[in-house]
Amino acid sequence: MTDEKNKKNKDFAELLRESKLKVTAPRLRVLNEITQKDAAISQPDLEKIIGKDIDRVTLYRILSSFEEKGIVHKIFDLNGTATYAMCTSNCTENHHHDQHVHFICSICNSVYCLNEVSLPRINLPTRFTLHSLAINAVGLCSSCQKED
Amino acid sequence: MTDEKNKKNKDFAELLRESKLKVTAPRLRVLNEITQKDAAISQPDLEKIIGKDIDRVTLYRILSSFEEKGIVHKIFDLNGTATYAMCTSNCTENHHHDQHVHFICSICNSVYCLNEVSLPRINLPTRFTLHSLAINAVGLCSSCQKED
DNA sequence: TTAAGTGCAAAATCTTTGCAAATGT
DNA sequence: ACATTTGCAAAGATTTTGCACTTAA
Repeated sequence: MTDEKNKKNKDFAELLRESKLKVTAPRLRVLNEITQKDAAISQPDLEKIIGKDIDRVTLYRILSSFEEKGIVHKIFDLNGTATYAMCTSNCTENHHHDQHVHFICSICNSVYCLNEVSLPRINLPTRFTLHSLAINAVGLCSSCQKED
Repeated sequence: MTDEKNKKNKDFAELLRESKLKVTAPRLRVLNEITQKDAAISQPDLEKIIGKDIDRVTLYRILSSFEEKGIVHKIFDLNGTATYAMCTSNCTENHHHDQHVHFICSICNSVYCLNEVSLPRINLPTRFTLHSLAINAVGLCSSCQKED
């Protein structure tokens, strides 16, 4: 995977411009926080970290515009809370293409995107037409294994 | 799959007794509604159907006790809304064993449990320990295919 | 009889909407 | 300049909590 392949490594201002979003401080801040950790981050956690630097409503709007533009994708953790992670570069507006397996730790609830794991083939009954697969592997992450 | 294998076909009063829950009218009503349709049903949809026969708070409590006792399991649809479907008989209190593929229609958002589809094998990086897989196949259900 | 379950009111959260002020291009 | 974006206030929706009344066993 080249640097270009993953939006994580792009220049954030450039990324916003490409998505036809204005380059604003709150947006840059959110991009910074999302890429800070290896795991996907939820809106509540972002809110905790960002504190009152950014209004809660603005955060909602930033996240949904990022999702719409294909900058981040949403993964639901085990509690059904949405978490956000950067998309890979083949996502565009309203069209997410970055199918990959997600790992969710059943203890700390962290969500990881596993781009290196290959997607399995699934045979559906003929009454269904398959468009995409959302696969969540649930188990223990490395830090939670140690503490068992 | 025998009739015994699926809680759908059990006597509801018996099912509640086995789970050490009292047999009450609201609980029987909820079980009836959940098994009415082929697809899983959300709390909001249940609420619409049941109307004011059952208090909203009671519905919340019934659903979470059912989930805890392994009577139903929760699947998140594409909007992150929890939907509920009957478990198979190998689920017990606090221990859900009915791993199976779910199908979610991207148009009508219906969630189906596909017990007949076999689970794939996934190879995770060694830093993760796999406990279970949650697989959502997304696409078109038979009714939504026709209308395309 | 009595522990469990229900319904109602109210609190606590979470999410959306409307609009005036601020900001990026 | 002008369309976007932000922040604040307020509305709306969802979920939880507390408690008195009811009901199943």
